[in-house]
Amino acid sequence: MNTAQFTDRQIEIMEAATLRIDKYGIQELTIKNLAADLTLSEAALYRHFNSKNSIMLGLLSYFIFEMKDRIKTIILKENKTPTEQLKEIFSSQLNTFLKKPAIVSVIFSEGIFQFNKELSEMVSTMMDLMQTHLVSIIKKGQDDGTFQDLISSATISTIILGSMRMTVLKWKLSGHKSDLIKDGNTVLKGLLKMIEK
Amino acid sequence: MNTAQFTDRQIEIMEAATLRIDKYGIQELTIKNLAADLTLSEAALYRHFNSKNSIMLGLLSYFIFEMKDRIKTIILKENKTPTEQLKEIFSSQLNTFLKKPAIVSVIFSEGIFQFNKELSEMVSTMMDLMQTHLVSIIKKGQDDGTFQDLISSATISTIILGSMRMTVLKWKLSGHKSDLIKDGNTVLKGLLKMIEK
DNA sequence: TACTTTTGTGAGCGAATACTTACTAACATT
DNA sequence: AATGTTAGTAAGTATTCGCTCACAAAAGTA
Repeated sequence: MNTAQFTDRQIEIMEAATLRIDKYGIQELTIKNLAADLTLSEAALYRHFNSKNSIMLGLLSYFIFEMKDRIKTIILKENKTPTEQLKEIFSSQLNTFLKKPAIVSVIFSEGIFQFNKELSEMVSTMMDLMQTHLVSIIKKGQDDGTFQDLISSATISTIILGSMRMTVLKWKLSGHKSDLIKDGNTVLKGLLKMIEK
Repeated sequence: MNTAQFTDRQIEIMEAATLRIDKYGIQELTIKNLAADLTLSEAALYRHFNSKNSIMLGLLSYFIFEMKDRIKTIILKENKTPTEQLKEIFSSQLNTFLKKPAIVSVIFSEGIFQFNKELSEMVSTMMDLMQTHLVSIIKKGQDDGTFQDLISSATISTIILGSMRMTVLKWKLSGHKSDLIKDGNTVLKGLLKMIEK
C-alpha cells in the first residue's frame, strides 16, 4: 500500500510514530524511541524523513488525505438526505477513531502544536475541512426545510463539531472504556432533535 | 489546596510561568527560561518549588480553586433562571480565559498530561466539575419547563461543554485573534434557541 | 551585637535531545 | 563485471533539560 506521496517505509515509520503517541503520549515520541520501535538506528530514520517535524507533518497530512476521501464520498451521495449524511459522517469518523485510536491522540495534541506554525496550520486545515463540509450539509438541510434556520449554519456546525469532539475526548479520557459509537449516536440524535424542524 | 497555601514569591513564580506559557507555549516553560524571566537563578526557583511539576500543579490547583468559587457563586443565585445561569457561567469562563489565556494552554494540553497521573487527574476533575454544574442547571430548567426534556440533561450538557470548548479552541488556534466573547455569545444563543421550549 | 532563618548564587551533574558524519553492505541497471 | 543507488550502521556532535550542592548575603530575632 502506497499513498503516492509516501514510500512504504515512510508509512511504516508514521504508523510506528502514531502507535507510540497513542501508547505513551507525544512527549515519548523521540527519534531514539521511534528508532527502537522499528529496530532501526536513529540515523536510518533520517534516510526517510529529514526531521522529526516532517514525520509529524507527514502523519497529519496522511490522515487528512484519508479523511478528505472518506468525507467526500459521503457528501457526493446526492440522493441522501442531510440528516442521513450527518449520520454517515459521524459514523464514519467515529469508526475510524475506533479502528485507529492513535490518531485521536495526535489530533488532541494540537495544544502542543500551537507554536509550531506548520503543524498548527495542518490541524486548522483539518478542522476547517470538516467545518466546511458540515456547513454545506446544514445549508442544504435549511434550504429544503429539514433543519431550522433561526441559527446560522456556521454556528450549528461549530456546535456539532464541538459535541463530536467532546464525545471523543470523553472516550479517550475513559481509557477507551466507554462505548464511543453508542455515546456518539446519543449525542447526534440529541443534536438532530434540536436542529430538525 | 488553596490560595493561602502559596507564598507571595510562589504566586510571582506561577504568574511568570502563566505569562510564559501564554506567550510561547508550554514547551517553552523551562526552569532556565522561567528563572530568566524573574531575573533569578535556576537554583533559586527550587527554594520555592521542589520541582517543575509542582509549579504546574500549583498553577492548575490555583485555577480550579478560583473556578470552583466562581461557578458556585453563580449556582447559588436561586433567583436567577437556568438560562441566566448558563449565560453567566459561559461569560464567567470566557472572561477568565481572556484574562488568563495561559490556563487555556494548560487545559488543552491534556494530551501531554495523559501520562502524568497527577496533572491529568487535575484536568479531569476540572471537566467533571463543570459537567456536574451544567447538569444541575439543565435539570432545573427541564423541571420548571424552560428547557425541553426530550434529551437527557447529560447529553445536553455534553453538547454545551463541547460547543464551549470548540469555541475556545478556535480562539486559541487563531492565535487569540478571533473575538472569544462575541463568538461564545453567538454559540450560546444558538444553543439556547435549541434547548428552550 | 550575635544568632538563626530565609533567600539567593555559580558551578556543574547525568541524562536526554535532534541531528550529522564517515562508512558499508545489499541490490539494481547497464 | 562495473557502477550507481538505496538503506542501513556506530559513534559521534552541540545543546538543553531538570535538578543538586556548597556556600554566601540579607533579613529577622534574641
